[in-house]
Amino acid sequence: MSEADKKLTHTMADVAKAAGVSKSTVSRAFTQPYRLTAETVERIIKIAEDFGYVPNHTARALSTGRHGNLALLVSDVANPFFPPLIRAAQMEADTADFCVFLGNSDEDARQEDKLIDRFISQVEGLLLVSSRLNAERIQVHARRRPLALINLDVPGVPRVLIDSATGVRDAMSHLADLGHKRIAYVSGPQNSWANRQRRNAVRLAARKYDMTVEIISPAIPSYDTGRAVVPQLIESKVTAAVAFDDLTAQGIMTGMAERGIEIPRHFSLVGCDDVLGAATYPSLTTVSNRSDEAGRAGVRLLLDIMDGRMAGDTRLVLDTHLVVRHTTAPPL
Amino acid sequence: MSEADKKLTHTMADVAKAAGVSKSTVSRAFTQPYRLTAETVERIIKIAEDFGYVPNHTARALSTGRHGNLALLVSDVANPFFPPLIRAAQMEADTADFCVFLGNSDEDARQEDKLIDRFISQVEGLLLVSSRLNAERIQVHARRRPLALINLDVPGVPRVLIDSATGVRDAMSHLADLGHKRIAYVSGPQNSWANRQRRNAVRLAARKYDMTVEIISPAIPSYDTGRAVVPQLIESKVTAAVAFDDLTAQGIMTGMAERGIEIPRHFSLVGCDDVLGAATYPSLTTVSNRSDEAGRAGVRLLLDIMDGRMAGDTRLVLDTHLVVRHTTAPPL
DNA sequence: TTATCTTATGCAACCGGTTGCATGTCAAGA
DNA sequence: TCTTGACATGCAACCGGTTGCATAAGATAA
Repeated sequence: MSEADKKLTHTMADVAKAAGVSKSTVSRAFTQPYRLTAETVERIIKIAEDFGYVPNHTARALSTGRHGNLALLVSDVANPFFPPLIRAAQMEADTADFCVFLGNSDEDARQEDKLIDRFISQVEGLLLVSSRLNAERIQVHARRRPLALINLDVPGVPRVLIDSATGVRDAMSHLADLGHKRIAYVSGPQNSWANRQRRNAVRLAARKYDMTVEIISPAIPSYDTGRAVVPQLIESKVTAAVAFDDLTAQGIMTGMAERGIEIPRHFSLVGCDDVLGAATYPSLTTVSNRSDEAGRAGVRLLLDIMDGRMAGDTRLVLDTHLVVRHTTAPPL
Repeated sequence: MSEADKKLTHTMADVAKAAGVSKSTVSRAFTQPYRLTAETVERIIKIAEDFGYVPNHTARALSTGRHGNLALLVSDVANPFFPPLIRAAQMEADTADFCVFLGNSDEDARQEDKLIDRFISQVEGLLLVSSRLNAERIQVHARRRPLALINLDVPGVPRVLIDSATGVRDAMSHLADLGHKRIAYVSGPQNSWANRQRRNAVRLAARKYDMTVEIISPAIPSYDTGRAVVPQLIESKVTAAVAFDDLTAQGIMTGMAERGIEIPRHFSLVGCDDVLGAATYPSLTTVSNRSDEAGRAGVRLLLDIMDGRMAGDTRLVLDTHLVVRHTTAPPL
């Protein structure tokens, strides 16, 4: 073994030689151990471990056509919506012994196309999250490799969708139960599918519970936007608000605190996306987004498709629910 | 060409046959066209395009050993410290036409080893961020592939370090100026390089400014940890605390608020890493982390080493500074 | 005891490129 | 005209695994 010791990286042939068997046997020890004597397998594994031998992914991929890699493309890694999703997707892939490529499209369709081209020859499947590509491009790529989407609804392409409407309905019901009659919805981007979905859910529920709704439409959702919107909220005399996302809600909390208005005693507030955990004071009541579950489900869906265990046009909808914490209370 | 038309995917041999040349010539048409007649190259390229032929990444990697891939391993994707770093690293790699594998070690050395083994045969370099591996393991891996570290100081291994000591010193000086005499350091993971560095900076500065320091050592830094630690802080009668990270600091803010202790009037608090922006109330005074710059620098360092443009034991230190916001004030 | 079936393992081709060396051609120099 | 060298291209080995088929040994049945 003194000679083997010197090598930085060993091949199957090295292990085979040391074990006194052929390459094929070593290969089988890893891929079809049941075909070998338990004793042989054991000996080979032992030697492989001593050598620190790990089968070469590339060589394996070349002969089998299976790379054991997935590509995960997101629009912005640093947007707090994504990290839990990425984490969950990564770990789910890991349990199936897949490696994942991460791509950051930077909200740019061209960049996304470029990354897909770069990944495609070394992955068995693609998972696109909040893709900016149009349906046509998506379908082109889907024809080349198994492909799944998260947060984009393209017919014929397997996809996981997060239905925030259900959670927003819960929130409205919760506010109605507490006795609120006049509420505000602090809107997100006008062209956002999620925003339309949430706003409509608010409107519908308001009608059902006989509440009035004030729609406040700042340009971009952010912490600063939330702070800036507080005077309008006060002026409109509403007793509660549903914000497009948690960041906006957090801004509203600050704005209220700065004016000495106590949440939830004087004002009730609900966020969306649950990206802050319980990390505000008081902790924010919000609509879960389940982005981690979406990530997990996306990977599983993709793996299922790759194995042909699932139809190609599966449409998986995750509903959301209200996470009641401490920013809602009956109106004064 | 009617026969070629039928194939889904073409190989170099197909193109060679159609062009009436050998495989080698086709290969050279793509990799060293200057060695061939312009006319030959042109003919081959034309046919390749007609066929929709694209060289197989895997086969190429097998023979050249160049995959054009990097591995990025972090301890927890969802920890807000990492996403900006990941994003920056990914985009930096992208400009050099590299794909990046993302691994999540989940703060577990064994998992990290496993992921490295899985990646190693298909990457040209490894970038480990806040690795939990010991120096010995790191060196073993570094011998197998070019490897760079972020946030871990192993002699002989190229590394990018974020020197939070400079920022922590600033923080201590700031607290001393305000008149604090007894402060606490709420510790992070015991085996974390950053934690040791911060703790030592606190101790040294305390000696310099003649302050007493209470070290509080919870198991894992998190929001909940911060909340849980508040009783100890109160009991120890300190007037200010420096927390290992912003999450912990945020937890402390909540814990204090729950007990009616106002920050900064009754208690001053400094975080580390600046991952929350101004999004707490009151907004958190903290030490900047520059994690995005670290990510970018790490990738560049790794690429430089791979090209042999840089010595193997480069040690790049990024210093930090204090961002004063609104959680520090003179003691009562 | 011999014929037959199992089972464990080896042989060698193959996946699709790259590359060192060999060969053949043509033009410039002697 | 013959040599020499530059240059374009081909041959075949190689990267490190996988896998269909062959073989030999042991187990079982006749």
